[in-house]
Amino acid sequence: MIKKPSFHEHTHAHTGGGSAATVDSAALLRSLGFRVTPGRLALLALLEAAGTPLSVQDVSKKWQGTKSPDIATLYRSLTDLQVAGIVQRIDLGTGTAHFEYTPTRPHHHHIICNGCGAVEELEHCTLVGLEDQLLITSRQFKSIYSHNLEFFGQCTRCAIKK
Amino acid sequence: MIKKPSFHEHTHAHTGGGSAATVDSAALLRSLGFRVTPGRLALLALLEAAGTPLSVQDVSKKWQGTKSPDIATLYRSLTDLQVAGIVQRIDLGTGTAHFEYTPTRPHHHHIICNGCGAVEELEHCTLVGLEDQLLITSRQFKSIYSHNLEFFGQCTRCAIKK
DNA sequence: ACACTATTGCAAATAATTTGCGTTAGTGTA
DNA sequence: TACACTAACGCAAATTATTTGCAATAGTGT
Repeated sequence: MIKKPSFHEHTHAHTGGGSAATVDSAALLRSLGFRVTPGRLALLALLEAAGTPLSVQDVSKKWQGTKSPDIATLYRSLTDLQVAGIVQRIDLGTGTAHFEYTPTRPHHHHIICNGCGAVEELEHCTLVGLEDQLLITSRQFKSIYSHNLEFFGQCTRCAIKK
Repeated sequence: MIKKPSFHEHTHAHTGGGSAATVDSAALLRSLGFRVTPGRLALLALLEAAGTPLSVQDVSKKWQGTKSPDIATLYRSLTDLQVAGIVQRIDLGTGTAHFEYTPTRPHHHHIICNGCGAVEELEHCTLVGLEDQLLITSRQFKSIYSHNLEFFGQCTRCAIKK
């Protein structure tokens, strides 16, 4: 069960438009009703800097400066942030959840290497139109909120090795 | 680590073409180098009859007639069958692996209801062209083997409840 | 400075998945 | 059909991922 913060203001702090360079994490957290803690700030900074989806383990290992927050805290934070919409949960086929920071990057997908697990980020997603189309055909569904799409293949490096 | 069977013949027993109505599971297993056991046959039959992706738990519960195989056996079988290509592993966003029988159905995707978890199967996938396109742009990848695509939304029933 | 409660750490509980190992049972061959 | 070989299975135990309870700590608004 996820404890919901009281939403004072529910306005995302997105810079709007395509030039979302940097985001004031403190303001972002506040605008979502979260308290601004060192842990949350560092978590967002780490996720943003990583640029690639991270598992809880990854986050804990990459944590710098201070001691990493407890794993339970990381799970709680990431889940809350995901519900709030500034972090996306992604399945890379590894069986463990990975999280990606979304405010500064447009919606996109990935290719994962079956050999070494390398992840490459793909350009803009072109599935929005498809969603509308699907809803016309669907018997049971009247709305689509999101989708997950990941490709699996072999990266150049692994292709050479084999 | 997955124990690989010795592949006597590595020819899939697919009926070829689009009219893959029923498949002789025994022959299919044999052609993939697996032994034909009652457990495997029942597993394939169950998966095919279900028509929807099942978790290991689901399989165990739906098992009929004889006592369900041990969970460890189910995991081993499903993983082997997945590697062999006649079962696909799917992520429905639940955090647990689901498996779907593929020989008799064309490649497709699903919509999952965020409310009740209902799964609807979508018509034919239209992403094949996109894969080729992606490979042109990709820096690190030269081949794509597969992809996962699932949509999440709200089904009519849940839309009414709320 | 103070009260209120979200957030965190720590330990313990669940759940999912994997692994080791001895036994059982398909398969090919004599 | 009997026999040897080894995949497949059951069972118990080990891992790994994720969640939950609870008391202590620390942001926030007043």
